[in-house]
Amino acid sequence: MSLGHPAETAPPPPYSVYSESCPTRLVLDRLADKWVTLILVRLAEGPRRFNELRRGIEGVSQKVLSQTLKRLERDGLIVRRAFPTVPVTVEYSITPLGRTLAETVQALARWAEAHIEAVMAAQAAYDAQIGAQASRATT
Amino acid sequence: MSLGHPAETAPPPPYSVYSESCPTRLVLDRLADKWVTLILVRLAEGPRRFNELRRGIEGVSQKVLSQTLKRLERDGLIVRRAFPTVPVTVEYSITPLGRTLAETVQALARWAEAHIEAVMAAQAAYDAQIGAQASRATT
DNA sequence: CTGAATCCCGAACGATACTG
DNA sequence: CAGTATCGTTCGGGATTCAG
Repeated sequence: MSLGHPAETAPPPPYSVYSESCPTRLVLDRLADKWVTLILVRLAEGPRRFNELRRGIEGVSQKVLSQTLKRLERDGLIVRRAFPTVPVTVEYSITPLGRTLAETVQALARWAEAHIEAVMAAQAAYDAQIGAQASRATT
Repeated sequence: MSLGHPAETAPPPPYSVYSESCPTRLVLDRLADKWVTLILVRLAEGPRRFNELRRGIEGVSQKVLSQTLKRLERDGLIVRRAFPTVPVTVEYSITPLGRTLAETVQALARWAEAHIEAVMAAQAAYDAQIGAQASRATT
């Protein structure tokens, strides 16, 4: 029992997002993308076609949407299915893994919508304070 | 009753992260930052000094950390306190508002640490598939 | 319709040096 | 210790064009 087959119950790897070399950093960096959150939440609602997504997410360019979808597919978070119609039809849908993440990022979007006013108020107060300091400095 | 004072019970503003012009986009964009998540979670653990944060978050440069902290302070998510010691001591701490967000982003970090292996497996499978397609194309 | 490829610019970042 | 300032560089991302 002391040596040999080390697989089975390997010690839980000490993944930490605070280690620069930790692969979890890659995941966080992936999520640190303007569009990933929006795409995941959209696809969590149901399958979408390319231009359907594009229209539903204002401001995203075709290039960036394409790139982002490809990365998400590579990460196993979404699935791409092409139908040999004319013209070709492509449908994106979320995977079970992606769905678990979508629920988390959805909370982020909800937080943003819920606390936006508090944030904007804080910004206004901060800017006013800075403005006061600036004029005091020039006086 | 038909016209006049429209204030009181204004219709709930239809904030949506999917509208390009919606201010919630700004918040999402702010969160879409490699370091914001890490900083917020760190400060949720307790107050930290500047270089303490810097050391605790591998890979962040002093410049970027400074910028990010300033933005977070402006958003009302963290508070900066300077003590007139020699040399000067600065302490950053999280606000109640920031704490509500920290709990959400903490879920993200936990997701990353929990599902990193599934993601890496998906990436490997995807890359193998692409490699197969590539060699098939050249054949 | 769904992308891939190209060009191009501004924002962001790292490194360094300097200040209080 | 806790930043700010400047510089040089990289890189993401928008607009456009081409292809299956």
